[in-house]
Amino acid sequence: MEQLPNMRLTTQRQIILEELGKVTSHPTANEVYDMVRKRLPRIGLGTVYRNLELMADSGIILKLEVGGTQKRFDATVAPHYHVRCTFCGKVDDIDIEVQNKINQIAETASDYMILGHHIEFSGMCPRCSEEKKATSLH
Amino acid sequence: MEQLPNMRLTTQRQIILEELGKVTSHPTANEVYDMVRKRLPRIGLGTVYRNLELMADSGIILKLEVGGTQKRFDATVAPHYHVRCTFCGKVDDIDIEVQNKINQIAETASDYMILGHHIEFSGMCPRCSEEKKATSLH
DNA sequence: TTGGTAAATGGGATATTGTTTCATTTAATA
DNA sequence: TATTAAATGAAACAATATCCCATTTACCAA
Repeated sequence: MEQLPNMRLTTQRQIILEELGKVTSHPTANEVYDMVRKRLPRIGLGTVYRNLELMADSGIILKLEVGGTQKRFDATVAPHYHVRCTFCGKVDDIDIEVQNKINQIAETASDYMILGHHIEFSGMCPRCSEEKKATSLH
Repeated sequence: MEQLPNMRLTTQRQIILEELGKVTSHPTANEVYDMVRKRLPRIGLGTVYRNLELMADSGIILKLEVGGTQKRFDATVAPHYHVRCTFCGKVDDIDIEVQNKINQIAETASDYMILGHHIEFSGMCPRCSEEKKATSLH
C-alpha cells in the first residue's frame, strides 16, 4: 500500500482500501464499515473513520463532500466529476473532460488563491426514472 | 414573502428570511439560529431547520451542500458558484459565467437525467493567506 | 370580528454522523 | 526476539439534524 512515512501497514487499512477499491458507488463511512465488517467482524467504526480520513489526507483515496450530510469516499483519485441523484442520493461518476481552465478564471474573479474545483451534477438516476414512470401510470 | 400555497406567513419565517438576506456569508443552520435568536429569543432550533428546508424546497432560498459536514444557506437564488477555504471553511461567491452547456455534455456522458450542476472551488481565503505568510516569517 | 381549524411552533427527546479517549494490541526495527 | 510507538477496539462524547406532541397562531368563512 502506498503510504506516508510512519504509516503502518495494518490488516485493517489493507482491507478498508481493498473493499473501497471493489466498488464504484462512492460509499459513506458507514457503508465501508459494513463492507469491511464482513471480513473483520470486530473492527471499530472509529478505525474506519480514522483510516478513511488518513488515506484521504495522504492522497491514497478521495474524500467527497457532496450533497447530503455524509462524507463519501472514492478509490479513484484522478480528478473527475460526479452526479448525485436528487431522489435517492446515489452518487456516480461523470466521465467528461476536466475543465482546467476555469480555475484561472475563478482566480481572476476572486481574492482567493484557487487550488482546484469540483463539479457536482444533480439529476435523476435511471432507477428513479423508472420508478417515477411506473408510478405516474395509474 | 413569496410562498407556496398553504404556507403561512409566520413571524419566525419572516425573520429567518430577513436575517439570511442580511449576510453574504452562507451561514449554517446553527449560525442562522444564532442570528435569529437575537430578535426571537424563544425560537426553537427545529423551527429554524424546518423553515430553512421548507424555503429551500420552494425555491425562496438556496441550500448549499458543499464541503464540510454542514448544510449552508444562501438568500441569493440565482445560479452562481462558490469557493470554500480549505483551511478555515469560509464560503464565498465566485462571480463567473455559469457554464450552462456542460449539463448537455454530462447528460450525453451518463444515463442520468441531468437537472443542474454546481461548481465548488477550493482555495485559500485572503485571511488564511495572511496568517500563513505571518507564520512562515519566523 | 369572531370562532373553527389546520398549520406551525417550542422544547425536549431522539436519531444520525463523526470524533475522542485510553487501555490493550501489534507492526516495524534494532 | 525485545522494544516501542503507532494503531486498534470499545465506549463515551460531540456535533448536526430530525421527530414528536401539546400548545399556539394564522387564515378563512360566516
